[in-house]
Amino acid sequence: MDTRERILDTAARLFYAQGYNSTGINQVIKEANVAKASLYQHFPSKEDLLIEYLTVTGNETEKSLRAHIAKYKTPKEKVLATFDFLAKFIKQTEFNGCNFLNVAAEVPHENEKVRSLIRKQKNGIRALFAEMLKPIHKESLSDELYLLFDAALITSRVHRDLWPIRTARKTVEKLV
Amino acid sequence: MDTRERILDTAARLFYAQGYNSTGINQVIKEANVAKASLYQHFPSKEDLLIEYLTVTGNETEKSLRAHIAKYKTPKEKVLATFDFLAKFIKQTEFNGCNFLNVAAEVPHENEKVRSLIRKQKNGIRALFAEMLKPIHKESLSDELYLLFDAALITSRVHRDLWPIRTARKTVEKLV
Amino acid sequence: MDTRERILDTAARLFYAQGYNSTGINQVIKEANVAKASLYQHFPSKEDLLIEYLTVTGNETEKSLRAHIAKYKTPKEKVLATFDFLAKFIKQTEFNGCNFLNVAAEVPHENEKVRSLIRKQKNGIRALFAEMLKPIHKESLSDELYLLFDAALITSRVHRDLWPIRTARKTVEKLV
Amino acid sequence: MDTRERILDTAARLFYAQGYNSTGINQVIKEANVAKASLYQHFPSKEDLLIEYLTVTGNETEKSLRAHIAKYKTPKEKVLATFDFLAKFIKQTEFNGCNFLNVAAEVPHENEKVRSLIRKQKNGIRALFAEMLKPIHKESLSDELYLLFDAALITSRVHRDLWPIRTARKTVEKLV
DNA sequence: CATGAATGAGTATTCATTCAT
DNA sequence: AATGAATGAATACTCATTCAT
Repeated sequence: MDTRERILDTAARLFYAQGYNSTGINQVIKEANVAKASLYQHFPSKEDLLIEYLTVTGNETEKSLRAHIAKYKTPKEKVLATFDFLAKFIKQTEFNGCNFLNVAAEVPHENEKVRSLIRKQKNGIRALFAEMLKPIHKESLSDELYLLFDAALITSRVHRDLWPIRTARKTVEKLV
Repeated sequence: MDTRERILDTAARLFYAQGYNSTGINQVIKEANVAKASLYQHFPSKEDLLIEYLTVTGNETEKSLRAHIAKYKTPKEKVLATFDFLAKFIKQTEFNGCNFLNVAAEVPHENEKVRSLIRKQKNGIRALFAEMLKPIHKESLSDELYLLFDAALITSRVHRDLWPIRTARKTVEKLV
Repeated sequence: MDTRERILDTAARLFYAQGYNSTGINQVIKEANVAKASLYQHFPSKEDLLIEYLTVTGNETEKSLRAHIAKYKTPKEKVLATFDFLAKFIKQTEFNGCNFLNVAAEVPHENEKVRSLIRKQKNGIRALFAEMLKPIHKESLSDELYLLFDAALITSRVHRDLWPIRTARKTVEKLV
Repeated sequence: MDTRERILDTAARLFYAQGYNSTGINQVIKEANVAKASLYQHFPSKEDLLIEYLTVTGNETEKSLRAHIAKYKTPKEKVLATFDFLAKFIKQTEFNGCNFLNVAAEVPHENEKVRSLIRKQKNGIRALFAEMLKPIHKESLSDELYLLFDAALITSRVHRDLWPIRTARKTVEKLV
């Protein structure tokens, strides 16, 4: 694995596990086994590293979510599969909530660069729901599902339990 | 206003506006106009200040929410009033999401003291919904409403807009 | 026990156990169960408390040492009894070296007030040895014994063992 | 002189002159003319700086002591030369006792890392005496001489005078 | 392209002491 | 005589970033 990739992977892991502010540059370079100046060569600032982390994981998440729902046929099945995808994600022992929402709580709200990136990713989820619901002409439900999606993510972290995902799924079944 | 109150008010304002980690003790004492050692006389550590902030604002929020819904009669009206309360809260120019969920994203997951406080507050909301729904024997809906409640809070912050609260309200109307 | 005495006893215990610099005024007042201003009423500064501690324990030590050697008749017996007294003192589980020599290592050498107090106490020991040796006209040995006395104290602390006191006693037997 | 050396030299000088606890990191960096973070790059904590100081000065002291006694032939001459070495050391205007014994009085007794380092250095002196005395089969005297060695160091500091070293030397002459 | 020593501004916390009540 | 809140200066330590090699 090359230097840049090693830095990014390490940063991604640590940012998610410990939070962005709590992860120091020194820990990243130590665990990635690179020199300090190498990191700054590839990422001019810690924020650039954050932005790249958000972009990459955002794309990866959407990609695997799309791959997962592709296995299902009807819109309702696809929608429910989205929440099963979530359940699988939450069951990981290293589950620590949504990387985007976590970062949102850590960066100052003046930071439009990062905040718009977060919005962009969330809008992708909204669009994905709309896409799924289009065949049955229920696009108007997409934002309601998106709310339940984020709710499931955030509250399962707070309560350290799976019940919120089951609750969200129950509501979804009623709605669609 | 006495010293302790001035410290707590200032800390509450800054923790909410900038986040807990991004707010230094130095800024708190400067804006509260107290000496550093005075702060530590009242709050042995920054974490104690955080805990007091969460406890106080949690109690205040629940109190004013209860006062707000008391004006309504039927369970459905009460439930919808909860989301109107939220809308009013979100409309503040200084709105910055839910203080509890923000802190949850900032403190390490080892910090059981703080995390249990957050869970406790959220369980208060769940219990409040159950209480409202009891007369019409729909307590089973309480967690679904709670999810929409937190969803409205978190996503309206991310998108810096009121639409999530309207969306959540729409779902609630369907459910109850 | 009255306030002043309670303060002094607590300070004495803590200064000896933890060192002078490592013992804060706050710990003293807390463990002595007195108000901060009460301490400053009785002892205008921490240094005054130190001086009183040294004076009192110095007097007490000399008194009990004199009481111990009074039981013995011949000069040689008395001298050896001095080292047995030391052994008993060192055997205490709370043994932490010589309170005077410990303080000597902690206060800056500009502090003549404290340093002269330490010298004064040590000169008392030298004089006591001379007194013991006078009947057999061996006063000239007094400083040699005093050196072995302090050596036994300091090295038994460093090595956390009793062998230095036995070694010192062996030398003393040869000398007298 | 490079940074690390400048830090260590300054710390050594200040630790010896003022004591370990009374010397702040800020004073060290100011007098060494380095940035705070530079110090922490080289020495992860103040205690690491202390340990390095003790190790280096311990080695240097033993080396120059060995060099000094190498000039003498008979065991008795060598032993007496040890105390002359001490006299030379004590005559320095900046004499402030034994750096090891000073530190021993300052660090809490839980600090085994530092305390074992001190014991190790002192055991080196004991071994050196045994080594000198071996040719005349008087190794059994080594601990007695070691006690007088430490006694000379400590009491000459307390009394700010050379007489203790002469007294110790006198006893040594009788013993060997 | 990679290195790691150096930096200045920051962090939370503790100190002995004072002062109004 | 006793109280305890308030203080300013100090403590050890960490941060993201720069720069000469």
